[in-house]
Amino acid sequence: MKLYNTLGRQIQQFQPLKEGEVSLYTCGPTVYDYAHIGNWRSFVFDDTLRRVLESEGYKVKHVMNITDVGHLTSDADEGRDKLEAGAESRGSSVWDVAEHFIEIFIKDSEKLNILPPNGYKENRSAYARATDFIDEQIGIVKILLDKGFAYKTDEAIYFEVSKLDSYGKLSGQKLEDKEVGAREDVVTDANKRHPQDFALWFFTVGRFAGHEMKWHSPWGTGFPGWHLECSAIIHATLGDPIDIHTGGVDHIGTHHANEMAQTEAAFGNKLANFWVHNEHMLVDGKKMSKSLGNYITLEEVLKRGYAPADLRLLYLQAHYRSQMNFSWEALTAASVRLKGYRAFADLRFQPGGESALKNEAYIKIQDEINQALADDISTPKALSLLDALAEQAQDKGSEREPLVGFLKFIDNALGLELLASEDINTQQKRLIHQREQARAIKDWKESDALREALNKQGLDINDTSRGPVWSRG
RNA sequence: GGCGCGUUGGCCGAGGAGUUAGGCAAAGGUCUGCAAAACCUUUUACACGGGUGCGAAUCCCGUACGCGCCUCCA
Repeated sequence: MKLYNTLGRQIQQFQPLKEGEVSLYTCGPTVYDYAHIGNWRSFVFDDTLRRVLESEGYKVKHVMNITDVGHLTSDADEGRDKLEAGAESRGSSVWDVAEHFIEIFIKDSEKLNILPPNGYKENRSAYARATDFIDEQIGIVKILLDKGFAYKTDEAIYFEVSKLDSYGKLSGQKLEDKEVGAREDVVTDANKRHPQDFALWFFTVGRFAGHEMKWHSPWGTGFPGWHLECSAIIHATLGDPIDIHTGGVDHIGTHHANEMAQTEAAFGNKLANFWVHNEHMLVDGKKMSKSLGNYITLEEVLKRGYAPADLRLLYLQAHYRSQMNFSWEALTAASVRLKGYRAFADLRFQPGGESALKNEAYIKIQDEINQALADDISTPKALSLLDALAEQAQDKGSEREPLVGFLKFIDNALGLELLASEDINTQQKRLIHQREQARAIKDWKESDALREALNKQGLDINDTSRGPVWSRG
């Protein structure tokens, strides 16, 4: 299997640290608001990566965090904790806000058929919350202070980036260059030794005096900085180094750079061997983001009558490393395409013709799809292979068992849930049978009436040389 | 200013030196008793200017435009 590694900027042969096992970590959501479909593109990609790894035979241990504290709205002095800001605007406590949006996030994940993480806990609360790892985070701060990588001011404890030679290796950008280009309107803490130094721990003083979420630490009451949770959770759950760390491209320069720095400085370990980043979803050529207000939520997609799987297919049509432009037209196209796949899947309930597709055809395509997916998760290629096969099957019919096996493979790898549909009921089967009898005696009036009745139940009938084939309208 | 990515037919999008992506939409057609279904066909698209090749959408250089990161962000 080959994957593009941001660390090194090239496609590399994937080799896990432990034979047959993969540790995978994903930066999860900050639960202060609804996730938008750009966020979901990223999480669906993580899920697809995991599914492909599993289909390659690896046992995958997947951990995803949930940021429920410490994520500031900016690094500027007026930056506030997102959770705190969200709670204030909703008039409820931060804990309630977090709980509320965690619940929504999990529900939406289920709708999109995203497998829950399995590397921390094996249940619905399998997501690793930052607030459940406060001690671990404090532990890292302690090590970093002891080793001289961190320093304390009145407001916070900072990581001193200039103490770590490898800082910034992920983005390939030199520290000096960043400094020169720093924007003027970003106010930095006067006590920081370097503008790029980032907070490990904030004290509940000054602008954070009223912070609701706070914990005791050896240095004073406060709360952790955002980047720290990932290092702590990985260390506590999967153990560093891990095989693969994923996230959006926007994290390359700061969040991931800081995670790496913390782990390397504290534990002397690499954080991850592979860094896999997905590109953004755009709207009218611009990045979908909350600050621009051009974002679309899953809720809106569903409200407009699309299924979660339509969205999932839309994501899979583009390669994860290319920006993708969202439009309702494109989503409709995906929806129609998926309908074609469903019709293909429904062939398993129907008799195949004499030239019905046999096992060999499926084995061959399955092999090719596996190759496409193993080649840096080329889902678009995999889908076009699926199209070709579906068309053949539509034309010739299919033997049942090989089709079911193939659909199971597709569902496992792509999460499209093609096996979720059920057979039509006996009454509907009877209507189809009656229509055939009417057609045999050329009673077109009766046969058209029966077809009409079936249409009303959402079934299309296609009269083929091998008999009537139904599909869902 | 620095770092990185991109520009493909009406739309979405693969591919990436010689041969076809695919999906959606539109038009025509085939099958059919009919058909909304299915299937087939549809003027061969790769920003622009150079360069290197027998040959470039594909490699190199430049230009234009767009996007992302360097501030929170999937």
